[in-house]
Parts: sequence; structure tokens; C-alpha cells
Amino acid sequence: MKEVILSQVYQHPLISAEDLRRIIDAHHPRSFKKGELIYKRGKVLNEYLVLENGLIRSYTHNYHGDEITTDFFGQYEVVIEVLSLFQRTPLQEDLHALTDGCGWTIQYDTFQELYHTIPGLSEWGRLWMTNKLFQFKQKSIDIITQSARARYLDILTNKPQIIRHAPLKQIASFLGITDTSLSRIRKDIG
Amino acid sequence: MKEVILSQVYQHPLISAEDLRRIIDAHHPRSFKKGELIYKRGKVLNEYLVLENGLIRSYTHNYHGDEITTDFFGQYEVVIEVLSLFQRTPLQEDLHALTDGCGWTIQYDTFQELYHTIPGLSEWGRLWMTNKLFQFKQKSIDIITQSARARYLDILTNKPQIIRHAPLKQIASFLGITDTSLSRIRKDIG
DNA sequence: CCAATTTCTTGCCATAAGACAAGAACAATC
DNA sequence: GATTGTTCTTGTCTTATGGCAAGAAATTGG
Repeated sequence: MKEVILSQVYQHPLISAEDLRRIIDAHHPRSFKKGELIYKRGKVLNEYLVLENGLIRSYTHNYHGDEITTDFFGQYEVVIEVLSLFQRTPLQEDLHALTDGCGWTIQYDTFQELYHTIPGLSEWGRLWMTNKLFQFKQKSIDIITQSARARYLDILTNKPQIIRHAPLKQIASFLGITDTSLSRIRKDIG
Repeated sequence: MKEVILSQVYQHPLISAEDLRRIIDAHHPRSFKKGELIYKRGKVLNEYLVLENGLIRSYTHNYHGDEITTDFFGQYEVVIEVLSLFQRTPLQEDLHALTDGCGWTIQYDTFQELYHTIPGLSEWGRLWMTNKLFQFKQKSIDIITQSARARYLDILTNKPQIIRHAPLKQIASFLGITDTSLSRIRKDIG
């Protein structure tokens, strides 16, 4: 299973079979229970996690103290907060398991060494960043141009596991509305 | 001036003086007039631009055909759409000069060569991406948690040149409100 | 299996922002 | 400097969402 997941995630034309082997070998197993805090706010992130299964969310608090869910991570996704990992600053978010699950971690130092010795990996990393950047940019645009209802329907069709496992309040804060409003939207959809 | 701007922008502990020299030499001058379309939607971006002075905005259209300003770029900023440059896909936005200005461009191929031969440059690139990612993430959170008025005041204090040069309608679409609403916010502020 | 806690729904009223439209101010061009 | 188009303001009315609060439903822990 390790090979299947990781060769999928690190797929890139410039990463050779041998390079891929080195990358895979650098990952260690990690499993977690529902409710577990996987990475805690305030600490500098020292690894990241490639998710084999389970659902994780990241959240922070606004000036008012309300919890804001900033992202959800599902199967085959990379659970990371890049600012903390690559700028060596304290995590600004908590990462929290919504279900039991497991995945594969790689330490910062190991990743750095591979990043500088496997040219394909720095290309891969840049592509990954590019995609993530695009996602967040698109999210900003969607919040501006789409109704909360449309954004909910979008999650419902594209990321149904979020709807299944995350409580309404967390989905609401991710969408940028209150739990009350989301409850009404759900009622309305039927 | 070229040296001042570019050594500022490419400042990084792992970039040596010689590396910096190579990077600087790879940049070519580019100037533009107010209103000029600097990069056009539909084409694959083949270079990026480090801005010496002037103000540029990127915009796209929503499903309704309305223009949405997605970003503004000022002095010392890197004018780029990473998805197009690094994934070799057509630009999804137009980049449009709000004022006369000038800066320094570097071609994709040249950048790639430097990226893979100067280890510090791939670190620099990753840091840049990290920051940009953080900005967009923060923008999503701000749209959700702050009022349009608060976000306008934020631009007013932190990026006043935008308020000075961009027409109200473009600022409004960047904030995610209508020009009418922004006009009322301005009136209210006094 | 019951008590405690959390999550979700619903009602009522308040508010920020939108839609549309008319006109004023400003800028650009000949 | 008159004409034309663009940008900005203002008015009226509508709508999506929020704030607060009460109760129902579901989940969790002994």
C-alpha cells in the first residue's frame, strides 16, 4: 500500500524509479484516532503527512475567538502547513483528525536533502505549490462570486466525504457562513 | 537601479554574490504605458516581470461576465501567474497596467536553467511561493471574517497606491463588493 | 441505559450588501 | 471648449445572511 500511495503522489516525469525509491523509503508510517490533534499550533512543523485514508481539517481562530476551518485533507492529499515547515515559523493552525486514519510522514531534514539532490523533486514541489496556490486563489474568487448555497453544493458533489464526516459548524465556518445559515441551506436543498 | 531592485528581490542567504550576478544578468528591461495589456489571457506565459515602478492588476471574469480584479502588483513585486508559467497552461487572467511603469523580465527557459543550477534559487522560489500561498489563504479568511469596510481600510493603510490609481470599480471587485457599495463605504468614512 | 454534552433546527428581527436606475462629476478626444 | 464616454454617487427596494435564543435530536461517557 505504501508504494501505491506514494508513487501516485510523487508522480512526475523528472522523478526516476530510483529517485522514487529513495523518496518512498524516506517515509514512515503514522496512524491516528478520531479527534486527535495531529499537529499543534505554536510548534514549528517538522514533517508533513501524506494521507492514506481518513479526513483531517485545519483550523484557526479569528479575532473574535471563533473557530475558522481553513482546509480539509482527504486521501492522497499532503497534510502540511507550508509556512511553518519551510519558513520554520510556529504553526498558526491546529490540524485535527475528523476520523481514524493513517498515512506516511517525512521529516523536514530528510525532505530538504532529497529536494536538493533530486532535481525532479524540486520541480514536483513547485508544481504542488502551484496547484495549492491556484486552489486558494480560486477559493477567494468563489467566496466573492458564488453564493454560500452554490459553494455548499460544490463541496457536496466534489468532496462528499467532508459532508459525511465533518460537523455542520465546521463546514459552515469553512464556507464563511454561520451554522444557522448552513442549516437553512440544507433544509432548503431537501 | 537594476542592481538595487533585483538584489533586493532575490535576497536569500543561500544565494551568493556570483549567483546573484548571474540572476541579475538574466533580466531584461521592459517598460509599459498606462492601460497596456502586459500579458494576455489565453497565451502561455513565457516570462515574468519584477516591477521597478508602476501599478499592475490582474483580472478575470466570473460566470456572469463581470470583471473580477484578483490581484494588484506594486514596486518590487513579482508580476506573474504561476499556474501558467510553471504548468505551461494558458493564462486565465489579463495583466493590465494601471499606470506607466517599468521593470525587469526573465524568460522561462533562462529561469529554469538557473533554478536547477543555483540551489539557493530553488529555496528562494519556494519561500516566495510560500509567502504568496499565505497571502491568498489569509485573503480567503479575511473575506470570511472581516467586513468590506474593514478590508477597504486595510488596503487604504497598507497599499494606498492602489486606492490612488485604481478606479473604484476595480477595487470593489477585488474586495468582493459592488461599486455602489464601495462608494457608500467611502462616503461613510468621509 | 441514562445523564450530560454537543450538534442541529427553527423563529424572529436586524443589517450589510445587491439590483436597478438616474443623474452628476470627471476625463479623453477632437 | 464642446462632445462623448466613463466613473462615481445617490435613492429606493430586495435579499442573503447574521444575532440571539429555545428547543429537538444525536452523540458520548459513565
